[in-house]
Parts: sequence; structure tokens; C-alpha cells
Amino acid sequence: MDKYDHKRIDSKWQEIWSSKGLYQTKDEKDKPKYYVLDMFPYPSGAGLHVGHPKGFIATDILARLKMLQGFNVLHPMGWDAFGLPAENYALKNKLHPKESTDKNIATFKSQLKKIGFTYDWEREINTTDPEYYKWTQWTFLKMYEKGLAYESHEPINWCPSCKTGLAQEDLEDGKCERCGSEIERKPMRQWVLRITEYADRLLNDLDKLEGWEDSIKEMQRNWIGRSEGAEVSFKIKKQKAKSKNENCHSEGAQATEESNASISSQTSDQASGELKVFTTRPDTLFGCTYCVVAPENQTILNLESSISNWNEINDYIKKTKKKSDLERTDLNKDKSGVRIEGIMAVNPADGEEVPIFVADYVLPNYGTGAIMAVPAHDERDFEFATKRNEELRNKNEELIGIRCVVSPKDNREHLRLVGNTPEEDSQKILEEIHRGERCYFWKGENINSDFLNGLETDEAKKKMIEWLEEKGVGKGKVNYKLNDWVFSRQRYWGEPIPIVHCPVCSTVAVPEDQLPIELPQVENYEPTGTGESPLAGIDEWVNTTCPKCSGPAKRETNTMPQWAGSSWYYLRYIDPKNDKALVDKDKEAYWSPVDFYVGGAEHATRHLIYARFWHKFLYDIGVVNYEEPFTNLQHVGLIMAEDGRKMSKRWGNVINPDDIVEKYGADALRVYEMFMGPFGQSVSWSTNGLEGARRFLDRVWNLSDKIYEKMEETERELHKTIKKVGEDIAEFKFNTAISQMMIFVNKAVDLGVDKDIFEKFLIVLAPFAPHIAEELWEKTGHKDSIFKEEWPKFDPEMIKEEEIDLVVQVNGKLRDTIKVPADISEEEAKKIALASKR
RNA sequence: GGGCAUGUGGCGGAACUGGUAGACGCGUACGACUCAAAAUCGUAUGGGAGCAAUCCCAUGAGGGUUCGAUUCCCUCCUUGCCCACCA
Repeated sequence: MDKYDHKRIDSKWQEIWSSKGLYQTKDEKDKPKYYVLDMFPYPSGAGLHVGHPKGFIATDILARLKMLQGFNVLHPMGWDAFGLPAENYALKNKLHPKESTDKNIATFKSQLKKIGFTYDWEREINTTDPEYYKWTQWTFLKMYEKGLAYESHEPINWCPSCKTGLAQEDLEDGKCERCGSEIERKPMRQWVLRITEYADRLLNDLDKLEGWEDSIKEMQRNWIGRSEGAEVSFKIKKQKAKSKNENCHSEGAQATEESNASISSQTSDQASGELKVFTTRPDTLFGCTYCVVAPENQTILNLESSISNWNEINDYIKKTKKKSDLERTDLNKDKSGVRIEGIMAVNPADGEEVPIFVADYVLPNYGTGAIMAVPAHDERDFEFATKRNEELRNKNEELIGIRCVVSPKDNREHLRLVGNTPEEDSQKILEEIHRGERCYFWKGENINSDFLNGLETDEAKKKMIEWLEEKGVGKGKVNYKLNDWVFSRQRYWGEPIPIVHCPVCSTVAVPEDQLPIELPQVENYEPTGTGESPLAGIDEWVNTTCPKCSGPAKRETNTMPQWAGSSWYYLRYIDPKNDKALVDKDKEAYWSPVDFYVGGAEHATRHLIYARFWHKFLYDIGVVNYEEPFTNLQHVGLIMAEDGRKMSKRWGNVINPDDIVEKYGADALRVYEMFMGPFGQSVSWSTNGLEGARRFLDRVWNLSDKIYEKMEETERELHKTIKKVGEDIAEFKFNTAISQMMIFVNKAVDLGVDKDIFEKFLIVLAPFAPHIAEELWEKTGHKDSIFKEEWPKFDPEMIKEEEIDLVVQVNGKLRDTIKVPADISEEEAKKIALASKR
């Protein structure tokens, strides 16, 4: 007989599938739909390595299973071709991004086609196609219309090497995620999307996403970073001339009492402003002994005239600016800061005047950029106060108070929870806080806090917020770590932002019927580094007329970030050629949402948050009918090189799927990648393992020549296999599915099979190894594709074990193993066991 | 520092809601076929004791619950990922 000739078989079936249009998806609305989606790749110059197709193989298996189960399946592919990586690659290789992108797409596509995917290439999309990005721009206009897209001049993250502003999400360790350069903070005009408006919905709807892995949901929760607390206003007053405390060179605790004594002393100095702070612990307001503002905070700049040591403050602000983000967030670094002389902040709770510092441990872009410091109950404040006090003590000046207002509860369980050894008791901790030797930031009971005394933390918080609101000096407030999305890039290779700047009408949206605003062809597309995009240099494109007044105007030259086009692409596959709408309503209603989405975990806090936000917006304006885009989400584990490192040109350990397909066949690659280990886990490539997969296919091939008679034992195994493979694919447990198929084949080789059993097995195998399955299906006498068949049903009777081994143990020791009927009752089993013991 | 994972033979990994740990694959050893090798097929393969039936030990470490724990609980350790002065 002939051998399994994978080269002939692979290309034969790939041709047949494509010429017959087997995988072209029709909108057959009488059938149930199933939408399986891969995160579309950006076509880099390096081409695919063997790790890329792993996720694609998985979705392909799922798609083929669903086809066999009678679903109308949508399984599309496209290209995320805009953005920095594509542009940097083009720059490096001295090519126009358009040319290099097209070339790379061609390479990727040919590589993918060799693996035999069910992609419907009629629906291929490309984010750089004007017919596609027309709708990206359209959505931007809608957001602008609703006030969700706005211009801002706040300092943002700037990558000096990529010469563009970046979003919070584009940083890694304070460095540019793409090139690793240290990020600078640079004030510049930019477009920003108000994603924070959706923060609560993005957070709360996570609970509805039962088909998402918990780890990814948790990452999103942390990224959104919701915290409840209060915003409190401190009045700013001119500092009185140095007074009674001048002579006080005592310890911190005593200084605290001194200042306690002055609580009610009212001054007649004029208030010269207000300092707003955010805190999650309004219950500790009575423990506030100073305030800190971030160096970037505008409040201090406005108070220049009242500040007596302005030069010193100004120096500090300048120094901070020079620090990179990395230096600034370096935790090991001592907390630096300068006291602002000449003004004091008034604690609204007790009227006490407390000093104000500038310090860079307070971040400008969280909360109000200013805090109330409670050193007795916050680690960072404690560290700062302790450090300052050392200096102050040397200078014989008044110390910063460390005032305890929360007493740990005298409860062993509680103390253990908050990280204290059981020997420590609350009294001892309390004494230490009082002496200013430690801080305590967990919950407890309020003391030294006037009307909060005796209340537990949660109640105290509530009461304080009520009180603040009543007095009009503060309010309950929720804050997020999530920042609004910095949406403009000063680069060439992105969607132009459809806005016109008119000297008369200022900022004007481009009317919808003028979309798309196409990216002009230019000679020089290198970034300028000036804060303007290279588009600014193209006069004939920049100069336009104002849509409102028809006067001369200039186009917006910033472009959108890479994440723009990928935030909604899954909707476009549903209706890729529609020039009237982003997506047809009926088609959207049929196909949406995506049933299963597979891609890298690195997108958990970028693409997946952006896409959810974009989708919710489209929901709000009635474009889509469902609030969440992806029902099930599964992340792919990386494939590492055989040496355990990441596959990379640098290490010379990259394996190209083309070579594997050539040598072992597409089906061997598919089976092996799914058999390597649990799908979500990263595993190292092993050529020996790959050979094992190929051996399995050879055994299947050889089995087709040994079809004789029906064997009950084999038939039983078949039914088990049908059940297990079907279930395992749905749970993405491909490794155990393949293991079960191997068990079946081993049994079939040993005991024999008949035609019926073998054919059913071929259908089960087909999603994994479609080429060989088609070939053998034809060989057994079928004319049509195996994928027109129905997924076989298993007979529960065939799966039941008739007898099971009952293990008899006495005191944990194995005494006997006896065969009993599988459906035995517990009592009977006991009887038999007891009888056998004797 | 916080969050989420993770830890099982020489290796990748199985083990359903607690029930004979090591399925399946790789590797290795021996055997068959061959003049020989490769490929293929067969047998064995966690460690220890024994001629053997069989027994003892073993799922990161240490405790606990249970007739019985890889699985549940507590303490600690390893490795990986994500976040990180977020008030």
C-alpha cells in the first residue's frame, strides 16, 4: 500500500476546499450561528513563527467541530496593520509602510494557508484600508459629538525614540512598550477619549462574563482600580508668624499634643485658596498632620505670591521634571519633598492648621494630585514624616506629628489577618503607634477623633462623609486608576483624526459624508519629534476649508493609535463590504456577539479594555444590540523554543511553520501543537514530540488498510472517544482529546476495526487533522467532503462500564480489589466488601 | 510590596464533584525484522527490598480534617505572569 504522503494530500485538499468555497460563510439565518474569532495579527516583517498559529489551530478545530455539529460558522481573519510596529519596521527597511505592510500580509497569508484553516478569505479585512478606517473615523466623530473625545493639554507620556505621545497602556515599567526607551512627561496638545466615563460599566459588567477566565477579569479589575473615598477641601491660609511652637524641640508625640491643644485656635488671616485632596480613609481625617501636593499640581503655582520660599519650591519642581518616571517611582528611593513656607492648610474637621509639602511621592494624575497625610495610618506618609523629622530634629525645628486615631481591635483573629504575630497584642501596637514608631493602616476603632470616637472604620468613613457633605467641605468620591485614553500619535502610519482646525470656528468635526479622510501619500514619513506628525509637512493635505464657514482651515495632523482599528474589527467581519454602515443591523443581530475569542494574555488590559469600551459606546448609539462583545475568552500559552527561551531572531531559535509543514505535514503540526500541553500554558517546542504526533497519523493511515470486522471492545472505545473529544474541544482541553484518540487507535490496531467504526473515528479526527481525514474519507468511498457529515452521536450504553474495580480499604490500607457491577448500591458494596474481607 | 497562577517519573503532562497516582506522548533499555543501519513492530520503564507472590516509600516542605488527600483547610517555600508610591 501507499504511504501517507502529506505533501500531496495537504495541497490536494487545500485546493479542493478553496475551489469549492467550502468555508465561505453565508448568512443562512435559519441555522444557529457560531462566531469563532482569533485576535488578528499585525503583519510584522519577520513572518510567522511556530508559536503564532497555536491559537489559530485551536479556533480552527472549534470551528470545524461546530460545522460538523450543524452550526453556521463564522471564522474570519484579517490584519491589524496600522501602528508603530509596522511603521518602525518600514522605517528600518527603508520602505513605505504601505508597501512593507502589503508584502508582509502576503507572507503571513501564504504561511497561514499552508496550515489548512477554515478562514473565509472573502471577509478578510485590513485596518489600513480606507474603506475600513472610514468607520474607525466615523466612530471617533460620534464620540466627539457625544463629548467623549476631547482635546487636552495635560502632560502625557512621550517616547523620545518613537517620537510620539503614548497612552498609559503603552508603557511597561515606565518604559516604551515598543522600543524600551525611558518615557518623558511632556505637556502637549492631544486627543483623549473619555474612557473613564465607562469605568463603572467596564468594571461591573465583568461579573456577567462567565465565559472569561478569572485571571483576565481580575487583571481588568486591577487596571480599572476603583476606590471609594472622599474628596476633602482644605482652606489655605497665610501662615502666622512663628509662634509658640518655636521653643518646642520635643519628641513627635509631645509635639502632637501641643498641636492638639491648638485645635480650636481660630485665626483671622485671610483664606487665600483651597486645596482639594482625595482619600480612601476619610475616617482618619483627625489624624492628618500635614498635606502634600504633587509638584505638577496647579494649586501651588497659583499661590506663588503667598509662598515665601518660592525659589526652593521651584527648584524642586524642576528637579522632579528631570527625573524619569522610573526614577520617580523607584520605591527604594528615599521620599524627597520640600515644605511650602508662608501658607498653611486648614483641616476642615477640627480647624487645625497643618503644613503643606511638595513631594513627588504624590502622583499628579491620580485623584486631585494632592493628599492629606496621616502618618500614623499610612505607610508612605509615615515614611515621609519619619524622614523629615530626622532632618527637623537636627535643625531643632518643630516636628511633624504622628497622631494615632485608629486603634487596632483587640482580637486575635483580626491581628493575625493584618500580619502581626499572635504574640503581639493590640495594646502593644497601640503604644508603638502612639510613640510614632510604626504605622497601622488596617481597620480598627476610632480614637482621638471627636464625633467619630468609638466607631469602627467602615462606620466612621460613612459618618465622616456625611459630616463633610453637610458642612459643604467635602463629598464622597470614587476614583479610578484608569486614565482617559490618550488617543493621538504624532506618527504617519495611523488613521487621520477627522477634525479641522479653523481660525474662526476653532475645532470642527469633518462631516460624515466626507469620510474617509485618507492618509496622503508622502515622501518623508519619518516622525518629526516636534510634537507634530509628519502629516503637518504636507501643505496640500493640511490646508483645507472649514466645513462650517468655508474659510481656510487646517486639518488635524495627529493620527490614531494602533488600538483604534482593533477595537471594533470583529464587527466588520460580519459585514465587511458595507459602505452604508459600520455593520448592517440584521446581520449584526444574527452574528453578534463573538461566541469564542482566543488570543494572547498580553492584551488583557489593552485591546480587551479598549474593545469593550468601544463596543459599549456603539451599543449606546444603537449600532450593536448587545453590551459585551466577547462571550467566551481564552488565552493562548506561548510556545517557547527548544532551549526554553522565547523564540526570537536574536537567539537564532525561531522555527518557521513552513518548514514543519513541508517536512511533517500540516496535520502533524496541528496535532502536535494541540498535544504539547494545556492550551493556556507556555511550553517548549520539542521536535521529538512533533515526531510522535506524526507517528500517530501514520498509524491512522496504516489502519485504513486493516479494516476487517466489528470488535465490541473497539466500538466501546469509539463511543468514549466521541464523547470525550466533543467535550474536551469545548473546554479547550485538546491535549486530553488527542490522548483519547491515541488510545482508540492503539486499541483499533490491536483488536481490529470495521468500516463503520473507522469512518466515525475519521469524523472525530477531522477537526484536528482535516487533510488526512478528507483523504481517508475519500479512500473509504465517499465523494463529498467529510465536513458535510454530522458529528457522530455516542451511545451512553456503550460507555457504561459493566464492572468496576471496587477498592476495599481498611484504615487506609489496601486490603482487596473486587469486581462489582457498575450500578451497585452503596449498601450492597459494603456487604460484598465485608464478605470478601473474611 | 499587592494580585493571579504554579509545583506530580529522566522530560511534556493525565487524574471527573476526595476513591488503586503517573493515562497519553517523548526518551531510554531489551527483543523481532535486516548482511547492517534507519524506519516499523513487540516488551519493559517512579524509587527501594525480594527468586517470587508481595511489601515499603513517593504528587514543593511541614501540620490538620478524613476510613481514604495530587485534590479540602492552615503555615512556609519555588517558579512564572500582571500591576506597582493609586493615598
